[in-house]
Amino acid sequence: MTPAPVHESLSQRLADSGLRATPQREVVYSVLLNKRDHPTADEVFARVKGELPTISLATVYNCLETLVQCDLVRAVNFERGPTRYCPNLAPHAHFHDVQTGRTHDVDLPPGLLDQVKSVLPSGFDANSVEIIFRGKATAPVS
Amino acid sequence: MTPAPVHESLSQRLADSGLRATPQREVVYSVLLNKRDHPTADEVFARVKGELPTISLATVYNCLETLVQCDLVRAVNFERGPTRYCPNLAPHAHFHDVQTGRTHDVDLPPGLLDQVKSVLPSGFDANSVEIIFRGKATAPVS
DNA sequence: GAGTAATTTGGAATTATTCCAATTCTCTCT
DNA sequence: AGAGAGAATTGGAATAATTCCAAATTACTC
Repeated sequence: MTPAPVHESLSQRLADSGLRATPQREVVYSVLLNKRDHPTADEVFARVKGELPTISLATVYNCLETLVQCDLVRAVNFERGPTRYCPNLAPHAHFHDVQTGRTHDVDLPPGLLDQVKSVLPSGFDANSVEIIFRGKATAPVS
Repeated sequence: MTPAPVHESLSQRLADSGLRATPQREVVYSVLLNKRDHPTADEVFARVKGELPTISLATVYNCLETLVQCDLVRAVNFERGPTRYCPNLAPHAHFHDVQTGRTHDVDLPPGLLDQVKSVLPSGFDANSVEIIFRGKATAPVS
């Protein structure tokens, strides 16, 4: 059981893109991995300040953008409002609980995304599919 | 072949919600029906000014919000950027062409949305599903 | 035709994000 | 180790999208 070499994969990915592994990038990434509640940039900023009190909001935006570029993080947008960030790389949908405002990841059975893609008429070539549910979670979920 | 009594259904829906049919609301709605290219509030504003030169942007926002409340229009958000508005009431997905930036409606076979909903684990009760494709349209589409 | 409530309006305020120029950091080369 | 070059960070200003607000206008009821 390897202890999840977070920094390894991060610095690896960054290097692949010719970028540097900085403390700011590492902490931003670890904050996302640590609490997977789809935080906004502001929320990430607040959490990162615990470890790097002098980090700036601009840097948080820069780091998040970098992580998205490296495909380590997904930027999620539904409804007007700040962009939220999600470190879950597995194919999944989002369930937006209209009562609590919280967003939950929903794992998808393999093949579902391809199946959905197959409804596209010819002339449309999708390289990604995003699925967003809205409703309420009737049972308490993590 | 009835000539689509736009005002009828609009004032009907508004009345159902205890709201008034105003020229501003009618023109905003007709502008959406007229060119279904998912315009932003600013774009709607520009188009409406042709008919109502003194309308304000705040009113356009108000009218759009009202139409969304009455379920005559869907507000669409993917990626940071202004909200877009869609008068298509039939169940459909959106295809976002990353090259042109345009968004196309994609009709969905009946039952697909329910089928997608059926992957939700117990504890999640969705009353809407949104599907967004991203890619390029290989053939020119309206 | 007066009273009441809904709606519109313009401008100010807010929110989220991006831009920018100056500084700091890191890596490489010697 | 030190200089130089490029990358990254920083704070503050600027921008974009939207909302808020209070005053003016409009429409409906009696």
